[in-house]
Amino acid sequence: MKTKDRIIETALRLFNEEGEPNVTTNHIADEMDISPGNLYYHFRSKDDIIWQIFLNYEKKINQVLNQKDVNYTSMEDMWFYLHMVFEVIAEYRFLYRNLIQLMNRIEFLKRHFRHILALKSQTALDIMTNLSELGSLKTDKQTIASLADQIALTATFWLNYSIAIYDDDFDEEKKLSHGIFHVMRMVAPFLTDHDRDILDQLSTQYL
Amino acid sequence: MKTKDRIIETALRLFNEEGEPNVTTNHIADEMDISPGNLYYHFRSKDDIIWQIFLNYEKKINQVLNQKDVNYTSMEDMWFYLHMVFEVIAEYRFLYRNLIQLMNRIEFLKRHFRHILALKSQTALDIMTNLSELGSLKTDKQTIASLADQIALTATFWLNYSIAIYDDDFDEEKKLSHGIFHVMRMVAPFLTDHDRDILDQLSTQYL
DNA sequence: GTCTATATAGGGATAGAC
DNA sequence: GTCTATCCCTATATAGAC
Repeated sequence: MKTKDRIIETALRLFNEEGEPNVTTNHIADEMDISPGNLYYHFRSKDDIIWQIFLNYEKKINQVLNQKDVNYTSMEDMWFYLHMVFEVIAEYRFLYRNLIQLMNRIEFLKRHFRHILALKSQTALDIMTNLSELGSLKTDKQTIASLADQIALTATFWLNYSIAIYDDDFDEEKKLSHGIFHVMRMVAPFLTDHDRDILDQLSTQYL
Repeated sequence: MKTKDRIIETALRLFNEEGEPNVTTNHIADEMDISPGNLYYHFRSKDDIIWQIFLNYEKKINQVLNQKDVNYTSMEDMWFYLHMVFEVIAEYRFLYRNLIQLMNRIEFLKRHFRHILALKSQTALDIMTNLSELGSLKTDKQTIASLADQIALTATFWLNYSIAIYDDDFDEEKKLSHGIFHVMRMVAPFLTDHDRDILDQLSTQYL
């Protein structure tokens, strides 16, 4: 494994564990047993490292959001889809933890992240609309739009909310499942009895 | 006005405008045309300033959340109540913008903030339950609990979400109204026709 | 209470040898 | 590619005069 990739990997891990503002370039180098000078041979700045990590994140999340071949018609599909989204978010959670600050500091990141958020919102809307047309979702267009917004907001800040309200040693996996469960409960009231039953089953299975 | 209070006031304004991590004690002193030494005569550290500001915030938000004398029975009451909550949040928005980092850095703040979040959640639940008993809200207990959770999350992160997705010059007042509107739309599907009409009227009035 | 001057520390980043 | 050494800068915080 190349040093450059190891830096990316180590930085991501430390950022997630300690929070990006608390991790210096020296920490990263220390953790890898290389010199700070070596680190700066591979990256021109700390923000450059963050930017490279972001590009990896962007690639992964776009893969998930652009799976146009899959039609989300069942509750299982929905659950699986949400799981994929939340998983990518969790893998790059340091971005979400200091979102506003990072966006202010790195102009490119701001633009790209906004684009991703818009895409998330749109994808949620597409899925909801699809479910509505299939008869699984019983409600008007305005409520569907509102739900899609709400889902995007929740996906974006669920981890922060979890950290804010729960004890710190709260299990990461459980936080994810809770987030998905939370989103599902937002949608549940508008489902047909049949689909809601399936959802309840899935819930007991995962919680 | 005493210097100590002026420091509190100036620091709050700068924190909100520039973000707490971007505001140094020197900036605050500069802005007030006093010396850094003077500032440190009044406060033992930067975190001490933040802590004092937080105490002011805590006082205000508790006043709003503990208004036990008022019964929220009408849509107008609800709207007004949300407006008060969102207004206090906006006034101390720097706390919300770097919530996780501040909680990690200042142990007391973590404990107190968690308490406030729990109180917010509980208050939302109380109001929803009240509306349900009065017949304004037509849904089951689980959905009500879910709604209350959702409202607490939205109130906490709405401003961050707005900043993340909209242009930076987006009007602060509008952001607030949008947040309230957003929360109301979450509740709307479960209201009686009569109350939903009132809500729609309020919406057109404020947006 | 307020100032000037300064201590202290740490982080980002570079130069130059190997 | 990697290291050592170091520079530069900025931030928090203190000492001591006024």
